[in-house]
Amino acid sequence: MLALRTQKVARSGGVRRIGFAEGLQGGSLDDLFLASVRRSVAPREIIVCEGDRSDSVFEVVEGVVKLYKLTPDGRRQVTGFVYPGQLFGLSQQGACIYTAEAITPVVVVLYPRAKLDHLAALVPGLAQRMLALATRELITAQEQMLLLGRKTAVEKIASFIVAQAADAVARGGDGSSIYLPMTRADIGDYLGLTTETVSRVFKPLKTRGIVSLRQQKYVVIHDHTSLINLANGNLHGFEY
Amino acid sequence: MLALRTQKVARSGGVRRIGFAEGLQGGSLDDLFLASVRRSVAPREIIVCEGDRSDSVFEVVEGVVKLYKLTPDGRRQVTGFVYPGQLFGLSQQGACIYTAEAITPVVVVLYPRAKLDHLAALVPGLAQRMLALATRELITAQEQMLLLGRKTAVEKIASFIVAQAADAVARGGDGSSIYLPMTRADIGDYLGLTTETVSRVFKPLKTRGIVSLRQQKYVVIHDHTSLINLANGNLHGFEY
DNA sequence: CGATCCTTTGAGAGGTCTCAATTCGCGTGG
DNA sequence: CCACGCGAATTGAGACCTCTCAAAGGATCG
Repeated sequence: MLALRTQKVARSGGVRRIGFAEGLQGGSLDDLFLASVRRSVAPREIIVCEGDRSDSVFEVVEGVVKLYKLTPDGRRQVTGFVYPGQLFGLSQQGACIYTAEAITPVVVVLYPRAKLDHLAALVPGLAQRMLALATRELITAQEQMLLLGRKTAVEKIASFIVAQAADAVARGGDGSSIYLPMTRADIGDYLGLTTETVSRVFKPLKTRGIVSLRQQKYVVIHDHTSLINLANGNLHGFEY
Repeated sequence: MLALRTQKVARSGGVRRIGFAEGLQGGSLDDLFLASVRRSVAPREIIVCEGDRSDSVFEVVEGVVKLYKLTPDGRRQVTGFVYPGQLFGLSQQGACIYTAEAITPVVVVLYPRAKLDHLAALVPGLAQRMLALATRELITAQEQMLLLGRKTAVEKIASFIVAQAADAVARGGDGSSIYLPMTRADIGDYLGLTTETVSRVFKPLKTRGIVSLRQQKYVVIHDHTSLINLANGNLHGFEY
């Protein structure tokens, strides 16, 4: 494993301007930022490993991270992709419950959990903000359970594209195309499919002009309505 | 829908002795308990419906509740079973994201969300407690994603039994048998399987003496080790 | 410009589903 | 107390979707 470049995060006075605690006030928040560590991670590098003891909550500042769990025999389930501004590692109690791996070059900030827990009791709004983040994650997870348990391959892929487009819009994009830095295998492991099935489903989507691919990593969305129909099981004659 | 019996929850002085806020202190908590409503629900009755506007967080006091989501064409994914002492409805923002339905006769307590949010800022530890609950739910959800996306039918059923037994122990049971008030269809919809497959997988488990069924609703566990092996994909020769 | 990894495409196997019928369990009413 | 009726559970046979295994075709990077 590569050596990591780490550095202390610069302290700013008064109202926080960075990170998930942005806008919160409280002198003791300074402690949190003083104790936080910035870390650069190369693609494919593992940030934390399932089962590791970890005393940190991570915030992605740059790049994309994938979270996954493994079965004892190596099957993999990607539980989420994390983009800048989002946290991961909240749902830990002692040991980390998933592996976090950088997909692109990534910058993360580590917040010591003990300090965070301590501050949650002191800083008004901090615990609520963390609760809100956990809640949003929970909603996503429940939607994903429906997808994994009850949707077909086509529905899964269409749902994935629609959701990624919506996320992109939420992050300030225009929703007409999405950037997918992850591999087909990652997408498959996120949707409960194999790499091959992901490819096989993409083909008719391209053939029918619903989407097109650019540079392997960009999906251009031509027919958003059809995607939503497919995502909802309205396949009326769609075959692949 | 049946008329509901509702009643105000009795106020107790000083330290809270009931509910998820047990042990917390704070005069304003009284407001929460004064505003909470106790409600009895018959089996099969729907407590809240996916998409409904709901301004409450629910605590199950008695009985078992199932939470599920539906696809537009009626496929169902059960996202969880809720037992006494657990909350649901935390992950809502405006509209409810799943349907909650009573499996057994159920008693729930409704807490007004607005009041809860307000108190979270005032009562030390309340937001953290809610965060802890959400976090535990999140861990469960991630484990379930691995199950739904990557496990076989046998692994799913074995995992389910093991997890239910562990939950039963956590609630004070002995773990040698579990009570399953839900139907095979509910179990199937929880595991991403059909009713028939659930039955078909149970048979060899009984044949091999790993479990036995009593009164349709109780699973007696004879060989916990084998179940754990099966849950982890160690099927060495297990066929059905 | 070679090497490697990723993606695509193909053919066949297999696990789970669908559809259908039977059996079982339990509450109801005679 | 027993027969009935209805929903749930089980069992069976065949279909289908996705996976597995395999090979060829691209893309990227040194």
